[in-house]
Amino acid sequence: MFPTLTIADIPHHEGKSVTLSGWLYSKRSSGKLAFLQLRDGSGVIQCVVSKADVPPAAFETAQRIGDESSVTVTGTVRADKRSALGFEIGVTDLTALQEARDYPIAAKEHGPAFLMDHRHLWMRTPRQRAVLGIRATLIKSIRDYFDSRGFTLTDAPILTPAACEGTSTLFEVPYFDLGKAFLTQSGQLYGEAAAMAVGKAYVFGPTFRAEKSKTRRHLTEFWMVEPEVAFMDLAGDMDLAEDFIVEIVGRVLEKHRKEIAGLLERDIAALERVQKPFPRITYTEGIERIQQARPETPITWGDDIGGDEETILANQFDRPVLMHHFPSAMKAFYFKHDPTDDNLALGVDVLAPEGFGEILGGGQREDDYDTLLARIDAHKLPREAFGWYLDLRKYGSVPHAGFGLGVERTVAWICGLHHVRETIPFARMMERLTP
RNA sequence: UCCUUGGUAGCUCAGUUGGCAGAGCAGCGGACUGUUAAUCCGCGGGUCGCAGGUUCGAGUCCUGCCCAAGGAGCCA
Repeated sequence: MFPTLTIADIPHHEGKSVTLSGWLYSKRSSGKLAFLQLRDGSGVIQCVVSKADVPPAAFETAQRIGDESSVTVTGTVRADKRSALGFEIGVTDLTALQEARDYPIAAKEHGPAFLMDHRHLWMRTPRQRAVLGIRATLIKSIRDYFDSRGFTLTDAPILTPAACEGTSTLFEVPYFDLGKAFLTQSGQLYGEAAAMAVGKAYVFGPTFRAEKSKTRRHLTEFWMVEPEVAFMDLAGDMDLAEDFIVEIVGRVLEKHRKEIAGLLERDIAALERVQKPFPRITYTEGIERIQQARPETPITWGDDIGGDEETILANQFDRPVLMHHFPSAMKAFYFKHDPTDDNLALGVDVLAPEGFGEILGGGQREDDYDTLLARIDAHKLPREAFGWYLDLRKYGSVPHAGFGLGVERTVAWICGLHHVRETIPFARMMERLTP
């Protein structure tokens, strides 16, 4: 029987004798005294082993064991100002479950390649543990947001018959006698079908992109949440995106304020400013703003807004900015075009502040059968693959809209992390399939 | 796929004009009863990414390849 007490609960047990199990995070020792930093996933506490207070074998164990050895410690909880937690354990006994040697990760500087090679161990460090916890809270906040507002979770398949958008490169897998299947790059089209069934739907799952993207904002496998709502236009979609982001950032901040400000040393004020209303600009206004801010490198209407341009725009505001009405040529076939200007698509992107880039993209979908069919032909997509999708426009079509939010980019923004590889337990990237 | 910068001890890096392979940290042994990246003494540790080439001699110069980091394109 192992103790159920965790380090996080220690402040409620002052003066009592407790037993804790965990891992040796670090150790300093002198001749008759050893300071063990014990880690159990809920926190870290200093355990003081005095030679006079423990059996000789326990003291020898304390002197001998290396970092990340698994141990069970018994001792008295006492308040101590010198401890970071405010408490420490005066150890009366200690046993090692397994004695570790030569733990590769030191409390020193390491390069990203080394850390990613040791991701299975790196995730034990307090900083990484905090990021994983924040990711978990963000995902719960996302689910709670939709679950409490009448949305129904409608999981989309991961194995799909064809490209959803026909653009990105897809991962191929053999599929019995049916030939090839592909890993999904978006659940959106299925989300649209679900919205026609349940009204408000959301898809939440992993997504795969086989593009050879090698940047700090890209993973080949990432998680995306994609709400889709029947009877919603672009304006409603933007309101939803704004309300959603305010809510989920607020929830994470509420629970993890100390870790974000302390361990992650992130500017909390920047997150506190994430309040309604967000600035809203059209793509056209965005291009004008970039031209003014950076006259030396011309940009013209119709150009893509790349990473540098996103940062220029984001830096002009103190909170996320909604950019909408993009050139229709830039967007996928399913976007509804502006009824007053066919060159514009009713899409919206959200750029996170401080150069963290695009975290959300969405818009109003084309709901007219003939228009959508013509669009599929114009994009040279196989009609037969979209038969079921076209059906949605044949049987009770309604205006509808939705968006996709990238979980990893959102975590990177909230945590102030430079690279998305730290925001997922085990990152999959172009050059990395292990651990 | 393209561009840039890298690859030297377990880790982070230095290595001059081509002339004996180095430091800090980690590890191991020892000392120390209040340490916070403890301190002090001692010790071990190398396929200089790989394969060729030039040279009396290559970590250093040349060619090819592999790998990594950052960026571009594409995207969330």
